[in-house]
Amino acid sequence: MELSQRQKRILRAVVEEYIDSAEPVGSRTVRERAGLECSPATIRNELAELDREGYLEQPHTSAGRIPTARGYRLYVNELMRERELSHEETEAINSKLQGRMEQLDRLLEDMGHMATELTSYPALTISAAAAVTVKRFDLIYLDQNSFIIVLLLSGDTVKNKLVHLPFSFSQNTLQRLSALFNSSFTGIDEKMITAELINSTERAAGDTMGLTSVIAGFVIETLTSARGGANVSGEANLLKLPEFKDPDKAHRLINYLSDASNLASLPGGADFGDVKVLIGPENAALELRDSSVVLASYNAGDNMRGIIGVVGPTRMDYSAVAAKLSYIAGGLSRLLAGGAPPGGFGKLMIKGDDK
Amino acid sequence: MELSQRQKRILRAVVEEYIDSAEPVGSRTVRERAGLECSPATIRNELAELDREGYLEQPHTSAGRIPTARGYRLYVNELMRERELSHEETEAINSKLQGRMEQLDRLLEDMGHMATELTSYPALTISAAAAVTVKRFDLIYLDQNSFIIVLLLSGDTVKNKLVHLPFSFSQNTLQRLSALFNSSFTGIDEKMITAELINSTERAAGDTMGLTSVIAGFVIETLTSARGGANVSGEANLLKLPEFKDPDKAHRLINYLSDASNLASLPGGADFGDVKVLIGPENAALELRDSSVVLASYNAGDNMRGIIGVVGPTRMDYSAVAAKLSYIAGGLSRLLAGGAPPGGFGKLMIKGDDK
DNA sequence: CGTTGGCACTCAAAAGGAACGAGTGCTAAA
DNA sequence: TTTAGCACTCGTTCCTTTTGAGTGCCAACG
Repeated sequence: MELSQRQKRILRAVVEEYIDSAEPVGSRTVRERAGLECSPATIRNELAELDREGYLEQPHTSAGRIPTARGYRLYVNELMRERELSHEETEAINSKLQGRMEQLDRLLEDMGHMATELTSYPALTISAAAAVTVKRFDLIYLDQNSFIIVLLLSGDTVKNKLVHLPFSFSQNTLQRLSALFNSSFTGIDEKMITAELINSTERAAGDTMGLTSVIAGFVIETLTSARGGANVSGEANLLKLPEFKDPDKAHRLINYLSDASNLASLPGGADFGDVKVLIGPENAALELRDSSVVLASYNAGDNMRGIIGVVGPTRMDYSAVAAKLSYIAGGLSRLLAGGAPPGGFGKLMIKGDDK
Repeated sequence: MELSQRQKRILRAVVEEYIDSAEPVGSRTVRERAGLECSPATIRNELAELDREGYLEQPHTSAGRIPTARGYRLYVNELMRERELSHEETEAINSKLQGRMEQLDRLLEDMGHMATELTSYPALTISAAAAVTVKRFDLIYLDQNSFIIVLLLSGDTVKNKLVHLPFSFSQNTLQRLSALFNSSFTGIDEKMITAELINSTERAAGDTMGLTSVIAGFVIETLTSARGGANVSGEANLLKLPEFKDPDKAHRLINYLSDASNLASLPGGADFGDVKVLIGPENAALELRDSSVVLASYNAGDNMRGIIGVVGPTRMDYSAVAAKLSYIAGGLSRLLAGGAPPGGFGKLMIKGDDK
């Protein structure tokens, strides 16, 4: 059944009032908030109807109404007004993005903090690449027992490792290995590094000391771990919310969030624009069932796709949060896609990374 | 006034009982816990005495006694029994330390988690080097617009950065710069990199494009940021404790901890062995005034010195916590001092780092 | 003199209960 | 369809009472 215009206004009023106050809202309050001319009694009838339809519920008989997940969903899909960011907010975000030349994970951590600060909810960032490959391979000879491995990966991140060995080798050997790796280990993803490939490289290099497998091991480890990472910040903000006045409840959610591996399974896709909203029971994870998650995805170029989002109570100012995340994600996309950030770089264009 | 033997036994009983139960402890309980033969009335007299001397206090008339900071201090200094680690505990720590070839900050993060897991209190790690220098300098030419800077630092960590420039340069220029930096920027600490040094290098390289200052900027940034870092984990564990059932109190402390810069000011030194205990008001920071902090310091070779510690309520099992931290710090020292970890490495001795 | 049993006292926490009031549903009239 | 009126519900607040763990003190005892 389609809701009447008035019912929608009432639903909106209930949701918005509840977002502000965290208290069940009654007929009188709705009347004022929605600016309706009719009497509280009329509103009560409508509220009863919305209750019957599953958009609202009462914590107990004779309390005001609070929105159900279904109510929030309708609100988010149809009733929510687009929230404009204030000048201060866009400025804050821009200035953080400007002149950035940090490595990717630092940048994301910083953006997470930004999101926490703007929304006052815990923020999470996830970055993931479909497949990572090595673009360029170098071995730096230090002395007869040590060398540095330097990998340039697709996505233009650089990884390295210092290796000390208990036996010695010549600079020549290293150069030969470096060339071999450069030709056979570049451009392929980690699944294509097989035992045969390693063996044949070892034979070709005439390596009898196991150098090849040390290096190959690092390459595999790097490709595997470079594929994604999650990061959470601002968990303590939950404690300010009335819905988490029970320390146990807060503890469970914070614990869940602090295990980054949980977050990897957050769904992609988007509800509108590049933002996705998951309301209470719509979440797959039990621990999130009475919280909401708002996610925005950004584009990091070269197969890389990331998510930045916040977690909060179902009573959340969805429009404001969505607008802020969307703006941040947009900024990130522009910055990472290789172009200049909003304000433009100065004379130099540096896209650095030292991980 | 010196306490009698019996008073000490009673004080110990009160402290240990309170550590377990978090409830004020009464005369009857003390009698059992301390295994004393006398009657509760006698104990009450002694308790009153300890109260007068400032070792114990009552939350209100006619409740049991709880230890004051002074009481805990006496306990820690004189009464505490050395706690032996169980086989499982040492095993857990050893296996985490064994075969480690990660970069330093990962290793510390991991040890923080270990400490949290073993003590169930939030853990913090701080690493600091008196001075960091560059040991070796390399530029890897990629194409006419890009190159990678690779720095090997004292302490054997490697840092790198990928640089794209909007103008082109030759492989030759890079080689010349690489040699120049290798001779004039190695072995000096960041304060010695002056504008004159940069200018003279620029002239010597015949660099008119500003390459030198980009590279020098990275060196300075790296040396500055490599000097120290703090890390906190497991904050959520506080929420399980009865003393933090007030979300506000928990929030304040967690917030304090999450700002890493606060931690830098934690005092060094040690009470006994390599462990330092700060009880309640002994802490400088207001936010820590009714919590306790236990710190163990480890040696990371090459001017590097670090701290690993936990934060918890004043009612904390100091002996167990101190033993665990001390063991972890010992393991870290041995691992980082360049030797093999407790279990020994396998065939290879790899001390890696890819930061 | 240190120790002990006894006893009156204290006080936080738990349990009970009355009054309140915000908000409802329902009915009957406009 | 809307509205005023009214009885009813039920969580919240505030007050009182009860309970019980624990104390301090005293008088008696070895």
